[in-house]
Amino acid sequence: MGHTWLGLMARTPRNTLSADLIVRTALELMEAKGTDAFSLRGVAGELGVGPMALYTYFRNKDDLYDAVRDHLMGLLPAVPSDAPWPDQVRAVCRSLRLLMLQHPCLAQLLAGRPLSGHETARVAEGLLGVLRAAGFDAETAARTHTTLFTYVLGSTSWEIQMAAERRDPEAWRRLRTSMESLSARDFPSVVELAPELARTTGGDEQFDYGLDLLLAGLQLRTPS
Amino acid sequence: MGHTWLGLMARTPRNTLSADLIVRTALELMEAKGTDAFSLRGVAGELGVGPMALYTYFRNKDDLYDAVRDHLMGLLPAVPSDAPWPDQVRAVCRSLRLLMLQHPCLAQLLAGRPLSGHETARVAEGLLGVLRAAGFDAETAARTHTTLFTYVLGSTSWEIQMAAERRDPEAWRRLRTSMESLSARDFPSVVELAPELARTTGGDEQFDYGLDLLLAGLQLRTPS
DNA sequence: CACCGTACTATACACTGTACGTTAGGAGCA
DNA sequence: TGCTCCTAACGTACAGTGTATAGTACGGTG
Repeated sequence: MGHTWLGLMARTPRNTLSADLIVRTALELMEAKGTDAFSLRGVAGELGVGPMALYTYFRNKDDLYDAVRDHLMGLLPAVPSDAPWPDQVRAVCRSLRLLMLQHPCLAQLLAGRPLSGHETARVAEGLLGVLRAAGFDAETAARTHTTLFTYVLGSTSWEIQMAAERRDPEAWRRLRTSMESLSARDFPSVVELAPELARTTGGDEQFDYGLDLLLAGLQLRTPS
Repeated sequence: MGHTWLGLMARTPRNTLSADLIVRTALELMEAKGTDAFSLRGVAGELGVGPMALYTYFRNKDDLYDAVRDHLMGLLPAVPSDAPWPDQVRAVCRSLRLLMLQHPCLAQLLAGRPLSGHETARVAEGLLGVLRAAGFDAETAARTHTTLFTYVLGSTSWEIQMAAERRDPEAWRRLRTSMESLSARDFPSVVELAPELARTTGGDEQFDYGLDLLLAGLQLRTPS
C-alpha cells in the first residue's frame, strides 16, 4: 500500500495510469478537438480505460480542468529581473497572452474557475513582486494585479473567440451579413468604422494599445 | 399563412408561443437556476410545450443565447449627452457593468459568442459616437472601443465568477485552504497580500481603479 | 369546401457526467 | 507461504443534454 509521505498520500498506481498522464492526455484532446468537444469519456478512451478510472485521480471534471490549467500555467517563463518595472509588467502580461494564444483552451480554463494551484500562485507572485519592488503599497499592488490580470484575460479571450468564429465559414458569413444589414442612418459610427473594428479585433497591436493605456495611467501614480 | 412584411417572414403563432415569450422565459430560467443549469427542455417545460417547439423560432441553442443577449443589451440606457467625453465613457462602461451584475448570465452570454444584433450595435454606436465626437481618429476610436469593452467584460466576468464561488461554501473552503497552504518562503508577496487580494476582487472601487487607469492613459492622447 | 404551409408533437439517437457496486491484484504481516 | 486489507480500475446504470427526423393538426387562402 502507499505510505504517507510528508502528509500526502502517494497512491500506488497498478497500471500505466497517473494524474500527470491524464492531465497531458486531456490537454492534447482539448487542443485537438476544442475545449467544448472535450469529455471525460474521450480522454478515458484515449487512455484505453473506462471513464470511471479517472475518478481515482480527480474528484470530478472541474477538478481535472483545474489540474490542466495549473499545468499550463507552469509553462510561463520567469519574470525578467534586469529591467525597469514597466517593462517587467509588460513582459508578464505578454507572456500570459502568448501562452493563451498557443493554448486556446486556457482562456476557457481561466474564465470559469477561481485561481488555485501552485503554478498559478507562482505567476501571481512574480507580478506582485515586481509591483512591490516598484514601490507600490499593498492595496495598489493588489488592485493593479487584478486589473492587469482581468485585462489580459478579457482581451485575449475575446481575441481567441473571434479568431475561432472567423474560421467557421458559416458563422462568419452570418456575422458579416448581420453587420452589413445595419442602417447607416441609425448606426453611422458602427457602419463607418466597420473596417477598423474588424481590423482591431485582436492582434499584438490591439493588445499593446490597451496595455500601454493601463501602464501610462499607472506611471502617473508611480510612487516618488 | 403569414405574409411577408418588409421582407421579414412573420410567422403565424397558433398558440401563445412567440420568440419574445421564449426569450423572456429563457432569461427567467437563467437568472433563477444559473446559466449552467439552463436547458432547452427546461424552458420548453416552463412553457408547457415540447422541446422541439422552440426550433420553430430559433435554429439552435446558441441562436437563443444570442437573442437573450441582445434582449439584455436593449436594457442599457442611452449615453448622457451633456457631459465631457471622459464622463460619458465612464457612464457607458459603468452601466454595462451594472447590467452584468444585475443579470449575471450576461457575462457568459457575452463571453462565448461574437457581438451581433441591433441592440448590441446600438451600444457600440453610443460609445463609438462619443469617441469620434471627442476627436479621436477612426483607428484610435475602434481600438479604444475594443479595449474598453474587453476590460469591462473581463473585469466584471471575473467579479461575478468570484462572487458565485464565494457563495458555494464547499468551493470557498477549498479555495481558502489551498491559499493558506502556500509557503510564505516561496510566495512571500502572495501570502503577504492575501487580504488585499481578497478585498480587491470585485467591487466598484476595483472596477473604477482599472477604468481610471485606462482613461488616464487615454487622456494623454487627447487630440489637440 | 379543399388545400397547403406551418406551428407543434412524438420518437429516437448519440452523447454527457457521475453514483453505485464489483472485481482483481499488489503490499504488509502472521 | 497464506491471509487480509486496500484500492485501482471495471461495468452497469441513471438522469440528463441538444437536436435530427417524421408525423399531426390547425389556420388562412384559393
